[in-house]
Amino acid sequence: MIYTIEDKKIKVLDKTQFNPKQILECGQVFRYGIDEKGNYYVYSKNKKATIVECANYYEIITNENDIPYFINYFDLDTDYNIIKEKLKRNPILSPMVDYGYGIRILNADTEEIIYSFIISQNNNIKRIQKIVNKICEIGENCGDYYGFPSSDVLAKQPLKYFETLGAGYRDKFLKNSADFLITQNLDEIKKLSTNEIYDYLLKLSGVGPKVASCILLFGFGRREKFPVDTWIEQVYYNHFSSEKRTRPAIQAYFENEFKENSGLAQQYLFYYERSNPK
DNA sequence: TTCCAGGCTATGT
DNA sequence: ACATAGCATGGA
Repeated sequence: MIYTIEDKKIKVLDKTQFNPKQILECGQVFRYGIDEKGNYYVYSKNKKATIVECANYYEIITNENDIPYFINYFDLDTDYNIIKEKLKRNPILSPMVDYGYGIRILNADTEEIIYSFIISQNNNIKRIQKIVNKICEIGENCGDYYGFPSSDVLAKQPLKYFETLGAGYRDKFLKNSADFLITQNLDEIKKLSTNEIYDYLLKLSGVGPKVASCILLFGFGRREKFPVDTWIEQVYYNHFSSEKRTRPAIQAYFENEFKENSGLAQQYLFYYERSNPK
């Protein structure tokens, strides 16, 4: 166990496998920041957590009722040091694991992940964050912040609304996907196999192989997926191989190499390459 | 000005 | 099944 609950707060005891900067800045979620005291905070759906660094541990501060949610959100019942040792058998990945030692895969809200990654295609992270935060203006008022709106709320909006987000041509993808998702029961979809969910997600407007892989990894907890974007393509050619491959072939190459931990491996590569661009 | 960003859709072969 | 032009927006 790497955490305890004391004083109605989660206390993360192992700093070698939990680092808020690395967790939040490796591109798996988009609604986070640093407050006036220098602490990282993150929103998920209608919930908020603030992470305070102490000498030998981190405190996760949230509503008492949301403690179980954030234990699952930060995947605190998984010992990442065991997985890291396994991944470090790959000599190229090994130093990148050391670089992003505190990364964890978050169990984020499925719908929020779907819309966020539809926005992400052919886009940059700064602008994705801006658009995702703007969507929350029609979400639930949670006091000093707003939640991410449900598909029900989004589907009620006309296309005109989506055009005001600054999402460019993706506005229609968001509208079409919202209209589709209100007819669906995602809890049933979550019971399907990874390949079945993959085929299902490809039916969504604006969702292709890369976005579907991100949704599976971050929104459905399918850690065997390895999304390939421009950054991963760069890491592949800069560090792993000069053999020319298509993106689906690069994905297959890495998923075969890292198996059930492909998603975490992908995050180490992504974080490393974005921090050390050529 | 041109290029690029967590790529996908539509339209060819 | 595979290849590629076009795509909204904004920052470098």
